[in-house]
Amino acid sequence: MAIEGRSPEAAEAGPDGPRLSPVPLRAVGSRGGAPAQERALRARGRRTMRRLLDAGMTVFEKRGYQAARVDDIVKAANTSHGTFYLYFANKEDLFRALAVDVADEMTALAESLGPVGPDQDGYAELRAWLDRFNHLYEHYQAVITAWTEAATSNTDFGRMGRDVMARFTSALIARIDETHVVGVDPQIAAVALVAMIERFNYFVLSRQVRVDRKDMLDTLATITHMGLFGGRRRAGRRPFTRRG
Amino acid sequence: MAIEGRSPEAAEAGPDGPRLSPVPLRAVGSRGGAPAQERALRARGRRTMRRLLDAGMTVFEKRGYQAARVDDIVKAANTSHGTFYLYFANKEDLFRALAVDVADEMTALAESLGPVGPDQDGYAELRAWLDRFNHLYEHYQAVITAWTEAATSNTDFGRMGRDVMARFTSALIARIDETHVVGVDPQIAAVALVAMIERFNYFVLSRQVRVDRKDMLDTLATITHMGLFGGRRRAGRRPFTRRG
Amino acid sequence: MAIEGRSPEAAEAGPDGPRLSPVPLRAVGSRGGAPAQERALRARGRRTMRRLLDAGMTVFEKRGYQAARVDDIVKAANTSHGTFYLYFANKEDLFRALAVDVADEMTALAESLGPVGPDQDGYAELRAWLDRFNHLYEHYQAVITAWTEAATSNTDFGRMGRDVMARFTSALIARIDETHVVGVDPQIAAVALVAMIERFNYFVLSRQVRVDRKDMLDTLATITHMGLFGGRRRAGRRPFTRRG
Amino acid sequence: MAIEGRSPEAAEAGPDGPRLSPVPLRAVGSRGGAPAQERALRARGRRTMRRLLDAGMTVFEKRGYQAARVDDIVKAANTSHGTFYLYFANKEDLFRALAVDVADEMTALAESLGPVGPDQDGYAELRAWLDRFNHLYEHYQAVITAWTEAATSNTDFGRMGRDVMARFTSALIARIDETHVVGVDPQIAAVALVAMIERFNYFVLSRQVRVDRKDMLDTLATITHMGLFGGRRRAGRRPFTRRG
DNA sequence: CATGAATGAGAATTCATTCAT
DNA sequence: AATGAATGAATTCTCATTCAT
Repeated sequence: MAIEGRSPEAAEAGPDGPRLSPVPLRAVGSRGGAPAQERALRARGRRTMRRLLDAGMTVFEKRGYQAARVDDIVKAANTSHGTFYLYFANKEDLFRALAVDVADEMTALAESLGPVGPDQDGYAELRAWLDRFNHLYEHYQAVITAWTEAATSNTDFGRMGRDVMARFTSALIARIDETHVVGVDPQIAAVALVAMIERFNYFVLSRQVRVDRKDMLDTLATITHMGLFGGRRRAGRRPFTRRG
Repeated sequence: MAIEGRSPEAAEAGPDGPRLSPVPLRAVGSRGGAPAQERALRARGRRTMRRLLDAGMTVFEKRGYQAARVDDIVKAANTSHGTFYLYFANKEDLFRALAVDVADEMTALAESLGPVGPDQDGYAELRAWLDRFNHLYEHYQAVITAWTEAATSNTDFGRMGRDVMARFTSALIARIDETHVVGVDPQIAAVALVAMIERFNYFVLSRQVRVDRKDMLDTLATITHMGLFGGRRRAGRRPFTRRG
Repeated sequence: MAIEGRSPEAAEAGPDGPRLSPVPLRAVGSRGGAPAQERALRARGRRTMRRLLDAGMTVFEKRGYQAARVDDIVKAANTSHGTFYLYFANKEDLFRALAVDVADEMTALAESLGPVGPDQDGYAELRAWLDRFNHLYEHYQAVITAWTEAATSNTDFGRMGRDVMARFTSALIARIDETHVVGVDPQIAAVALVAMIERFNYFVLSRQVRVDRKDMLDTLATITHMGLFGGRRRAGRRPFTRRG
Repeated sequence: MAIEGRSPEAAEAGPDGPRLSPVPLRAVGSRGGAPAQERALRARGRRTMRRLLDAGMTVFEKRGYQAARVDDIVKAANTSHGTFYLYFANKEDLFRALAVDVADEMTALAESLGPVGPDQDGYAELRAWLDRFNHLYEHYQAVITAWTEAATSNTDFGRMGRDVMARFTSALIARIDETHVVGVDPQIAAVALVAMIERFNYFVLSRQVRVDRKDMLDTLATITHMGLFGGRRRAGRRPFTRRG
């Protein structure tokens, strides 16, 4: 029976409903870029910087990192070129300011995964964690995508992205009860499942695949639960919306 | 026990060894770009085009699609700008020439997955298929990565990448014995597992994660086998090389 | 013998010792820039203006006039852009404020050359004058160098620099006892020697050439004395420190 | 009498007349800038590069190094921005290309000074040398001035300028007959006289001072001859044009 | 076929100067 | 009187694409 008892609605009440541990969105960019850190910003300055950061997020999302023009960002932020360079050394600097904070939030999220047993409670914990991940991913998709774009390069970005990935893997591994292992090295399996989680979210959020959010989360939770935590398969359950 | 009986060495004999269904590498770019198709190419012309295509692959791999410059390609091909435009309308055109053929090969590969039962033979089939996929991915990484880069956009590329992905999913679904389902919608699970496969290969090939190729393939095969094809977990098996 | 009798120490007592006619350093900038002259400055205002002038001198010295940025000056003065334009119309205006006073001091110095006879007293007079010049040059090097930079242009600066130069030449000419002439037009020779004096000081102070200050002054005094004032060569004298 | 016997006209026959050792003007820029050196230039390319170098010389002369815009150079060379960067990495690179060759020519000139005795032949040698120097200076004034502008900085330019200066000094020193010394260290005196020669030429060529070319050369030659080579003063000679 | 050369639109960046508080 | 913030014109540099030989 297991899963029937869980109440997904308790963990989430729709895209914007209450969450188990609410993610403090848009706390991002608090530190600002290089030039901004040499000056003491007043209220107005901080507001402008915020506008630029938000604009950056928007533009990166729409155009991708590479294609984004400083001009686009400046226009979206309703300010001038000169002003941009008052706060950031260049596009990369703005991106870094965003990325650093996204990395922090992601790390915090990664470490928020509690103990996961093979039972229904374990499933619920995992499911809620994935739900929070999905929300974060949705908000910071632009940054995360750009990470991937840049991950190959040996710049900071690459490292940053890799670090976050590693932390997710570690979080899962730390929670594994080794007795439940499936016949695969749990460390490697954890990498596989993080890959799965990341990419599925990407596919769905970038509209490359049309799957219902809930269905995605259920599927990811089930596979991960079974794959790493000894979760049992629950035959006969077919409550899913079929995709068109 | 099951797996012990299989002979991975039969399915692969090292990076360059014989394969079950040899991938016709470098048949790629056979059609060429727009300008080239309006002319009848002689031997020398075809050789030049090939140099440009190869150079493109190299440069895209090193720099990524967006960052690649026509100049880089031209230099790598040991030819001139003028010549480039004799064969391709622009960078995108060259990329398309590469991508079309990669897509064909990928599709062929996707459809080469035979019946997969819950037994050891099914596992072997899956494992061999993943092995072939890994080889292809390795060769065409540049193109595949660029697909991802562009997948969001509504250009041809995006569509192409999405199509290939869809075919992989379909291939898996077509082989599922629906009775063995895990408590998740197999269609959605298939998407999840394709996501896992793609991204794990990406992580490994782009050196973001250090996992042995064999270990990766075993893990992917096991998880997929269990997740979609009723494969049984084989307790106690721990034959894996731990990563450093 | 002549020179042996002179007492260079009487004319100077080391880099910071007493001088025959002490140079009123830092009386410079007394008039201020255009905007400052339209207002009555209180003590605080005058202090700020001074900080800006000093900063200007420093920055011009380090960077040169052209390369100096208002931002550099403002930072060096520990004040803001807004404040800068409260006192000066622009960089040129600040420079002019400095230059006018430097020109005055230079002119005063030029005219302070007393009668120069062919004897040892004449030599001493010349030597002391050159010593004073060197001190002034050291202090106002930035301005003088910038004059040179700008001398070609037909701006005020150019004129100012040329005027100062002309005054030096006149001062020498006025002191020449025409009977002692060397076979060259004393007016032209005077130009040559002013050129020599200026450039040698420049070379030494800008570290382009490593010559001891005293040696430089002795040499310049001797050559000028001989060249224009009938000074006799004094054989056998080799009291100089050889440069490394 | 001495000098009367000399024939300045033998050494020069007006600004463009025959010279003792003709200076190969405009052999400059032969090596080109960084980007040009990576490519094999054809005739057309070399012509364009030459146009750019000549334009650079012109513009630097008119505006000075700092104030010169790449745009000015491009316009003067009748070509495009893009083309400029095909041959030079930037303004500095073009300048360096000019400067390197000017330095070479200057060095060659410096070393072309033959033995200088205290007699009239020695004077003639010196006079001819100064004449050649003046011609070179006239042609390359822009570069030389910019050297001075940049000499303070620790860039290549500075070093280059200093080197050339040092070579001139060495050339003079090498020719000094030490017995004829004037009571000053000949090494230091040589520096003084090089300073004089350089700056006088500068004053005259930049029109800061109106002195006839011939008069300048006679004066410089006389002072140098006397100062370093035991040349005798020749009383009563007053053949000079007075300046207005 | 091949290629070196040329082009110019577009993107990034700097910096003097003005503005609002 | 002081200052942080904003501005935008001017400048440098890049790079896809076309041209002439």
